[in-house]
Amino acid sequence: MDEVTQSQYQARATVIKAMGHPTRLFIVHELEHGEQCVCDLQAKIGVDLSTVSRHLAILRQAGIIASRKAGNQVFYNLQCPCVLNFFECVEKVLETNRMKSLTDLRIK
Amino acid sequence: MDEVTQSQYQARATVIKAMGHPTRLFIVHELEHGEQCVCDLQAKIGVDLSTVSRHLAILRQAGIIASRKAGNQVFYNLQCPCVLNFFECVEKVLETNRMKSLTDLRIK
DNA sequence: AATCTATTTGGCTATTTTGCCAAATAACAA
DNA sequence: TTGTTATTTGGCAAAATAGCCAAATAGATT
Repeated sequence: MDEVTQSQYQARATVIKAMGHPTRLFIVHELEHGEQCVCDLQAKIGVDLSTVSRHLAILRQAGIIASRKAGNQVFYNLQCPCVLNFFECVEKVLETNRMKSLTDLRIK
Repeated sequence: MDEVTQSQYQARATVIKAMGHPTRLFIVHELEHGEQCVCDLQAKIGVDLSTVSRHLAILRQAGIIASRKAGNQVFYNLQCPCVLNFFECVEKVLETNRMKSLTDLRIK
């Protein structure tokens, strides 16, 4: 893989990797219907507030979400809603996995 | 986040995380037009063969690719081609990032 | 100014991931 | 059987990630 291709795939992987964590994926899903502040997200997720803030920073740096300051709180929203399309395919993969483990049992 | 939701997002994240690595993303893209054996992929990627094998195992365990043995070689192909749809959105995110860094410069 | 709330950042530890080498395994060929 | 090719696995060290607490910052309120 030449250097250009490598850095191209590195950039692409950074975007995908940002979504490759349960909490961050949950956040993306939560933002489907509009912006939410950090404290609301924290209440729904249930980990330390600083941890939520770090996850949000990763998503923001990847370009998946954007932030807006309002008073002393910060609201996050989806920068590119197309990432919601990932869910459909992921469910398809998981469904295929379930089917396969069933038939694999039958074969044995 | 309750236990059920947690494990649901854990499963989804595993699928996405499998694609969140430059080499593995490259592999997925390579398989767009049909199956390839490990040695061919290794030649294109240029890292150790054992490393390629490990990446393939991660993609297979996630249900993204499937393997077929033919003689002494193993061919891999996309189990769920819908994962190719990710690329379009990822490019959109990267393009938005490029636009944003330009306008951010202008503002400063 | 002093205080309170919301969020981010520094610093630390535990865990996971990555990639290499060497060894094991599997299938084919001599 | 012996050797050769293709692939996987064990084991290790370096690097990256995740999550917590405490401290810092920013904006509102008293």
